[in-house]
Amino acid sequence: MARWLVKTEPSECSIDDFAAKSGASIPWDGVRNYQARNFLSQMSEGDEVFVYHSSCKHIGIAGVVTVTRSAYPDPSQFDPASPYHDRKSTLEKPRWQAVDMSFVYKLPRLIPLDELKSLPGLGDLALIRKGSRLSVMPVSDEAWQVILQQVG
DNA sequence: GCCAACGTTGGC
DNA sequence: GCCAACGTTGGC
Repeated sequence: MARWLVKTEPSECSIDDFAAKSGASIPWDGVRNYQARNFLSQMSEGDEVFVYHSSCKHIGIAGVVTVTRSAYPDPSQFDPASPYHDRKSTLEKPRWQAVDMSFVYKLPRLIPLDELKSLPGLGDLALIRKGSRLSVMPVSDEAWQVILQQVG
């Protein structure tokens, strides 16, 4: 079982949106960065994922979701009406992948970015590297534990 | 809203 | 294959 972190603007899809659909799966689509896509493709059913809220008032890790369906071609790439449409994608050769995820739990408190930056043992986490824009990234077992310890 | 850092595109 | 220009991300 692997562990990951995904960024999301809470106005798009927050941990509360997952909680509101607890028990149901939500597609994680619209990823349009090759490195992020490659990580999406490596996800397996049952993997655990931190949900990080970005570009908002309270920036930080808000909760945990789990992968309920591993990578499949992201339908939005074929939809001309979607902002994620990619005219270079074909059914035979899709460029982009999506996974499905469902709610596991919300953290008792949000762990702010400042606090994450102050933690030892997260050195290799792309999230806290200056200038990193990667929106899907692996989290080592050690980093996962260090982060969770912050909230007991 | 600003802007630094980044990834992608396209002309050459 | 280089690299300038452009569009986007995301913290502040």
